[in-house]
Amino acid sequence: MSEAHRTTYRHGELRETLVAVGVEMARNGGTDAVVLREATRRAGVSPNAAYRHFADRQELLLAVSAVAQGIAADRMVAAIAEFEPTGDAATDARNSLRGVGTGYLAFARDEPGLFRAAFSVPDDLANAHSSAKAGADGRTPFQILGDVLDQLCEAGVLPADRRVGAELLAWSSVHGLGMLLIDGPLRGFTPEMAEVTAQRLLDMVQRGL
Amino acid sequence: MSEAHRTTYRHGELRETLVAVGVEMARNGGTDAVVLREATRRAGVSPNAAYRHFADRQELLLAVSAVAQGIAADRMVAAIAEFEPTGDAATDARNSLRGVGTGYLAFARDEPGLFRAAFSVPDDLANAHSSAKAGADGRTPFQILGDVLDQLCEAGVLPADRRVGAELLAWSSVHGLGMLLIDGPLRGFTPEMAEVTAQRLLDMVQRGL
DNA sequence: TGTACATCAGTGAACGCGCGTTCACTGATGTAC
DNA sequence: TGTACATCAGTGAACGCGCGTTCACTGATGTAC
Repeated sequence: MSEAHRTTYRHGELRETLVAVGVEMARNGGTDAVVLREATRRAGVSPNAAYRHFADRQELLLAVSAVAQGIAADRMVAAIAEFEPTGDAATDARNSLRGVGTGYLAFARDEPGLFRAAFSVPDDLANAHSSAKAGADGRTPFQILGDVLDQLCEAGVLPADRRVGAELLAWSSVHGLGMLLIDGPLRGFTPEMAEVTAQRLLDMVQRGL
Repeated sequence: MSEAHRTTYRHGELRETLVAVGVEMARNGGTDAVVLREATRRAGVSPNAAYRHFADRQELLLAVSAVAQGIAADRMVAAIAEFEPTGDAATDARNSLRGVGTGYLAFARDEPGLFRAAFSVPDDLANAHSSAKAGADGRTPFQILGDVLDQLCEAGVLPADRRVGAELLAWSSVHGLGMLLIDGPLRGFTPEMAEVTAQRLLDMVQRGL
């Protein structure tokens, strides 16, 4: 990853290295901690070399954000997978929705820096579908949530007329709790308090959707 | 507010001026835009004069955040007041809850910088009750929400066993939408889309609480 | 197969910038006698 | 009432810092003939 001693003139994977190093910087401190010069330093390259691969710092930031979103997606998929299939479509769909929320909040708790880099960067919804932001299975966090909501519809748990835009409602709720816990007034919450609140929030979302 | 030409040696209201000027800076750009040196410049004072009133930049930031929270509180109270009393306690309570959410989101939309300064600053729940963060009627945003939830309880709309911690659930939802709209992937939303989403979100919260 | 050459990923040095904070100080104010 | 004096809100100059970005360049690579 960091490659301070290089023997070849060409680096070979500078772009990938800068992004990887940027992700590590985002891990502690979020977007603000992604410093172009520091990234090139860690990559063992002169500061301006970065400009062969990114127009400016913002472009590096977007790449880092995309990776962070992919990690979030993986976390959500893993949380969904923790529920054993019950055979009942309605229960399974509800469990999956809970998994989505739990995974998202676990990501916020365990990787606050990456969480901020992933979801607090200027970027519009259209781009949220770009494959660059997907996890290992090729889906973005937004798509994972959408698939689960479809599942809820098919199982008859979510009325079809409430399906459209439901992503935004569920997303807002968990995103808000995540932000309040890592950057906001709920900073001082213990993990236990945070977990209780998270589960109650997911109850509310399930009832309210 | 900004007082570039002073005749007296003593400023007299430097602390107040620095906070006011800090609020203006936060208005465009949030916390990051609150720059100590720039604040003293606008106050017509040397850079180090600020250290007579604040231990460091962080302390100025907290004061600015408190003011921003007060403004948010006023906005929420105003939104509640827009509903005519119906005479039915349950309806009135529900309307008030809607007012709280609408006011909070209106504040996020109209004053994104202050919104971030108010609610994205390191600060714990205990301090959230301090009077410094209250609006004109002396209540903090958190207290206003709490009062409305009490009202819902008394009107029999909200079961008592769901009352505890309900603030956090409602708050998370609207806070999340606010953040997604101003700093996140929903940045590109038109005011109309944002408004529709906000009202649907508030429907969800009301059902789900 | 050998060679000339275009390409373009890197270098090295410098730019302008403004920040937060500390130091030793000055001079207006209000109070005690 | 007048004066000496303590207080402390300001000043002026400097500190170390590191950033993003641009300039003119060098030299390894891969390809066309």
